[in-house]
Amino acid sequence: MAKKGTYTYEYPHPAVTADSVVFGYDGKQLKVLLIKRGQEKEASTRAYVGFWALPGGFLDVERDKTVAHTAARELREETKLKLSPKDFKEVGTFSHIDRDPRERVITIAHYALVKLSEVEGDTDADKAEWFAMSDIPRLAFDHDQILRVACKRLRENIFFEPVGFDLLPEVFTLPQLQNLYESILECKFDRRNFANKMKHFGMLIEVPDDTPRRGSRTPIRYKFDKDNYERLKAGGFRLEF
Amino acid sequence: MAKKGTYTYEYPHPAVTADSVVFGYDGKQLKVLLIKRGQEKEASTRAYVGFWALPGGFLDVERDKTVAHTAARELREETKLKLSPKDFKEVGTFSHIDRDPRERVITIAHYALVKLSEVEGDTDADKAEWFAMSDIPRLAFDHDQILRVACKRLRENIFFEPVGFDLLPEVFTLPQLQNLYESILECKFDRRNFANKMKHFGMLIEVPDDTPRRGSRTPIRYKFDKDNYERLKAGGFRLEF
DNA sequence: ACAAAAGTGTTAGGCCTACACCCATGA
DNA sequence: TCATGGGTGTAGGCCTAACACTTTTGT
Repeated sequence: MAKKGTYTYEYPHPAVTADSVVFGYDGKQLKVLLIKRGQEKEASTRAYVGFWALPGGFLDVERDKTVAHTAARELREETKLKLSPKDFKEVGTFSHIDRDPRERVITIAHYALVKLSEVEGDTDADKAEWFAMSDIPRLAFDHDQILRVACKRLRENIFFEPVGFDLLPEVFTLPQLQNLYESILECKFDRRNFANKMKHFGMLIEVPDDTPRRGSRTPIRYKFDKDNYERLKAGGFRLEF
Repeated sequence: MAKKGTYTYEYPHPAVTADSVVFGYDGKQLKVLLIKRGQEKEASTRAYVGFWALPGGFLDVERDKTVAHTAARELREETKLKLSPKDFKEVGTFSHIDRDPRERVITIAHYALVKLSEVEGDTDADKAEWFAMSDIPRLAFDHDQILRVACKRLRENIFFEPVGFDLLPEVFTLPQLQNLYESILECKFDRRNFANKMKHFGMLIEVPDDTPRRGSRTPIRYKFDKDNYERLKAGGFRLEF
């Protein structure tokens, strides 16, 4: 953030923040990354001390190229997770005049998807923690509302974007993918139909099996066919479930 | 807007605006309301003088309850159109650091739908003018980009919301409705299939014919079944085309 | 009577849904 | 060998898309 000092304007200006809903998936449940408020050194940022909150922070007027850059930068500073601005999808603006007790603050909410398996341990645990969607604590500000809208947006986008491939490891099995879809959409699918549809989209590449055995038949492992996905997207496709 | 004066902060704050893409439909084409820049009394708002631009303006930090209120207020001030904040759907945030040459300004873009037939003459013609989508002049700032995204959003929302009923007069004919859908989606539909689908949704009420004759067979006139629409929406429906 | 616009119904094909059995593995 | 979890194919129904002719009215 720019140096502390005195900045004057002819008209009042609001503060602008970018808050992020970071989704992860542990193979069972959809999870969200939250941070514990209260450690801030700056008196001016003290509010809802001790509450859990979405990661996020103030737009650096002089340096952040877009609010997505703010989101990426703040997430990195608060949780050590390194995401690029283009990993953030906009959820919407939350601008109610009373939403922050300190001053007028409007926030641009975003969501991002991370492969939980690849970032375990990347976050420092006394500030940031993953919470199951079914077990979210009371949140600061209007963050519960933001979270609800972000989930809704995620559910909508699942039809247009290969959400699953951002949340699962590089290589995954069909049951894992199905389970993820069921978690996000809160419903059940028929195994065969799900497999058929997924295969017909042509976005799956079978990966020759090698090592891992588990307590049953070995599932076939797949990875995401990115090239083909780009081609399909250009043609304006639509995933239906 | 709050009184001009001196407002100071410890950190730089961006200015925040709400810009609106107001769509109308004249029975033939989709149109957008633009305003001519340059009439502003305030030196501080002078930029892109003489350009056409989307209506919009600065968030009143002390009075606008949300940015949708800003959008509604500015639209009223600039074009005399009276819309309610809930008529504005959010399109997205445009926050690039260079998008305004004067200072850092981020804008929350919205779109709104109006019945052209009901607002003709409501706007004062030397500031505001309706442009066909196929004939948009060069726009100020990044407003051309905003307009493109707003159109995209409108096209997406047409599947979830009865967009047509906000753009057409109270009472309309099926050919009018079809024409509107074709304008927005830039495609053609089969007349029979379109009529069947529309009727099966159960959102149309036939209106007994009375006066209007035109150069051919008299089309059946309909109005929008709002009650039934609310019921369908609660059940999470989906319009497919 | 002719041109222009609007109304209407049917059929074939594809897609979605529902459903049951076999296979591989680990205990 | 048994329990668990994963893989696979088919048949019926529904929805979609394609299609042509008749009606009304104004000129």
